[in-house]
Amino acid sequence: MTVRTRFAPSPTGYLHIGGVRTALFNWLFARKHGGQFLLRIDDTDQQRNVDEALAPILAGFRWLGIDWDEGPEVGGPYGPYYQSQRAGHYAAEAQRLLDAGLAYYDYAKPDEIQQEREAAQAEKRSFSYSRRFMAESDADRARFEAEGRQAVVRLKMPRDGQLVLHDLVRGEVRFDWANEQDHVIQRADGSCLYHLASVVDDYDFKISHVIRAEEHLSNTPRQVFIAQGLGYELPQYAHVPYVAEPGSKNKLSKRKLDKYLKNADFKKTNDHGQAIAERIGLTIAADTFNPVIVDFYEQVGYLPDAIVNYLLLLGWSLDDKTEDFSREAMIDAFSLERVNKAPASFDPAKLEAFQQRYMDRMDVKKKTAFVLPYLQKAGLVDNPPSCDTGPKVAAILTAAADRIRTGGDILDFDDFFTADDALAYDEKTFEKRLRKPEAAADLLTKFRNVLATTESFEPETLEATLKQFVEEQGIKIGEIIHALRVALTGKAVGFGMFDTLAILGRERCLARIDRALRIAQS
RNA sequence: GGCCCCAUCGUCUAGCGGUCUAGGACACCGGCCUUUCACGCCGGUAACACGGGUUCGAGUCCCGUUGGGGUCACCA
Repeated sequence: MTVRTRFAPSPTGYLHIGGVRTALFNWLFARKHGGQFLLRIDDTDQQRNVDEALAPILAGFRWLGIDWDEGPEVGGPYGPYYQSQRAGHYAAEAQRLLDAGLAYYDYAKPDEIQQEREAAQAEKRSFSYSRRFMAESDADRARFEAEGRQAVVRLKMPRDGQLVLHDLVRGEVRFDWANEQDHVIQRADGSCLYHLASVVDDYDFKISHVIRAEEHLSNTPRQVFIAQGLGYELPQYAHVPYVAEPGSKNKLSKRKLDKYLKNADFKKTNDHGQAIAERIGLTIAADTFNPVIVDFYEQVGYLPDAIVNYLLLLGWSLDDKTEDFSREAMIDAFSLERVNKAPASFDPAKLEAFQQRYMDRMDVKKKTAFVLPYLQKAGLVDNPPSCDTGPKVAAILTAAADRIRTGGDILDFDDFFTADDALAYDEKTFEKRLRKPEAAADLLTKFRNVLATTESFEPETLEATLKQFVEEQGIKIGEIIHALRVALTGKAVGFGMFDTLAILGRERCLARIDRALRIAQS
């Protein structure tokens, strides 16, 4: 049997990090077994701009390297893969259920059902519809319709017996049929609902394994009922845990941003991203640009491999030590048996740790290309860049090393790209390192003159030069170096001083020192 | 509330009856290194929810309690 899995996004306009994790498990399982992974679009809820709402989702999957064999944009032998285009087929299948006596026309009004439901709840018993508006004959139908009622189609669920489900991650799960509801599968206007559509599609698309989040576990019985009623062969089910909020077991939701922002790690990741977005002129509303949404990471400059590797470990593990997985390795190692049962909290801090690891492995050439667009979007370098930009960025990247953890972090070193007379100083640092220490200005002036005449301007010789200067002056290195840093970069922190000097070059160093000195003394 | 699921450090997890005075990773806290920051190195705090069984022996099996979660739509 060919393994075929699917992920079924509804076009909401963004790709949720928890959804991706579930999609990843589907993708891995299919790849592992040489099968197919497909995307099916759950748009039975007629929406206006499906294409527009779908684009970011497809883009997210592409960015992450989760490719689909069949579905939107790639087609496939069992299409269309949009539920909205398959309505007629669902209606036909609903009719088959009706014909088989497994579904019925129901003329109850919504509030009449609701009353029964509330009564059951008040009596602390499980709800079971009385079926008092069930039409069992044409005469019944005519009578109800004469009352001005409209019919929906409901499932006629068994009222006794048990369903024993063999779930690939949960094992044996039992449900009493009597607890299941007579769910509506078709509206009065003929349109069909999700559960029917989903089951029909899984069958039509020859899905062998339904791997989905555990919130679907409790609606599996009704889907099994539909599938069996229609004579379908059942897929294998695997209900994987959902991704939970940082520090809690609640399901991660994009609607509770305010709450997540109270989590220090989440806030840190978010603030970092927002700052970068602002600098590159990205204007996206907070509800679609935050760490719950995949696009956030792409914009901020995370690496897809880092995210996928992190997500892999949210609910799955190979053993007690392996954390690092290339795509090939994860495809090779993945199995449903090792998927955890309990929900896993999303931890932005750990994601960042993976990001840092993957970033460290990227060579300078790739990193330069990766980082360049951020400088361009921030208006710090031209587009296309001038020919000296590449080497300069590469030099900064090398010097900054692991200080640059996401693509956007290059902007922490914006001072290398601003004009000498436009350099902004961190006021507190300027005060503390340059204005306040009595000897600072004098030392800086002296060292400026040394720099003006030193023969070589390479990091190694500059280091020797400074060390010699320190010795001659009988001072500690800290007395000059902090003042020098704020004069050259405007900042309190940065990478090695000698790299800083060398990258800036003699001319710009002198110009910046002179300017800082002027300002300090004015 | 009914039904269902789940339960090891703050977090992700290893553990499938003895090798567990419970291992790893992230985070956190010390220290070292150091021109700042970061990295790195060394060290540390920190968990089997509780109660009964079963067994020579239980984190591991069973039952219960508690706690957490999911789901009960003419949403997907």
